[in-house]
Amino acid sequence: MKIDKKDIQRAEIFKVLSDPNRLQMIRILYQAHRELTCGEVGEKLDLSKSTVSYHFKKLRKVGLTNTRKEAQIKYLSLNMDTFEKYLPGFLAVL
Amino acid sequence: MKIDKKDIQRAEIFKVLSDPNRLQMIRILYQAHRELTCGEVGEKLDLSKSTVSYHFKKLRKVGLTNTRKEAQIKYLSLNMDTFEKYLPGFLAVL
DNA sequence: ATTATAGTTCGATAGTTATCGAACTAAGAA
DNA sequence: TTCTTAGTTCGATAACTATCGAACTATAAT
Repeated sequence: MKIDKKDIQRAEIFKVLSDPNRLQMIRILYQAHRELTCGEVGEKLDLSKSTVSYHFKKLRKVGLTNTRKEAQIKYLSLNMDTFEKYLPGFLAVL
Repeated sequence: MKIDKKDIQRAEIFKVLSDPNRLQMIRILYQAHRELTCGEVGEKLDLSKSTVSYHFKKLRKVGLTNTRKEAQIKYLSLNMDTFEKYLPGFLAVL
């Protein structure tokens, strides 16, 4: 049996979720009930800003987050559609 | 903020799910509606038996599967409790 | 006792990941 | 123009991953 293309995409999402820091970022965004800047999230996690940027890029790349840029500030939020499609019910138990 | 212990466990599960072959194994087990042997699953995936054994060990280790051994044959099945706890609704959209 | 079947473990390898600080870019403030 | 703020990109590094074949263990069959 050949590997399903859909499974590759799914696996990509799981790979992004397979890091404790990224999971925490997601929880922070989920509980904030508003957009947050990279800096705000990074501050809470005790990671260098380059590392935070690295993680945010990964989240963005698989469509788990949305980005809105205003001047030099970047606002992050969860992309609910992706969670609903691939992981319905997940955020509720996070 | 320190990393949550629960997130580490969660991340472990996602790491195991972040491989297309393992996702396919899960789907095969889910759709079979019965226990399957390592050989049966391995056959469908065109992987060496050592590789299949490696993957099954990982699935077992994080509690995603159950194992029942009868003579030299090992029967695999999904551990629904784990899916329900960490990924409710996931199997339904798989 | 030999052979066959089902699965595990080992060693090697090639590829990927998370992390940091340093250097960079972009935009606004003084 | 110079300075500050927010974030990105670039090495470098240490750790981990998936894969295979070969050698192994355990059980059953001849």
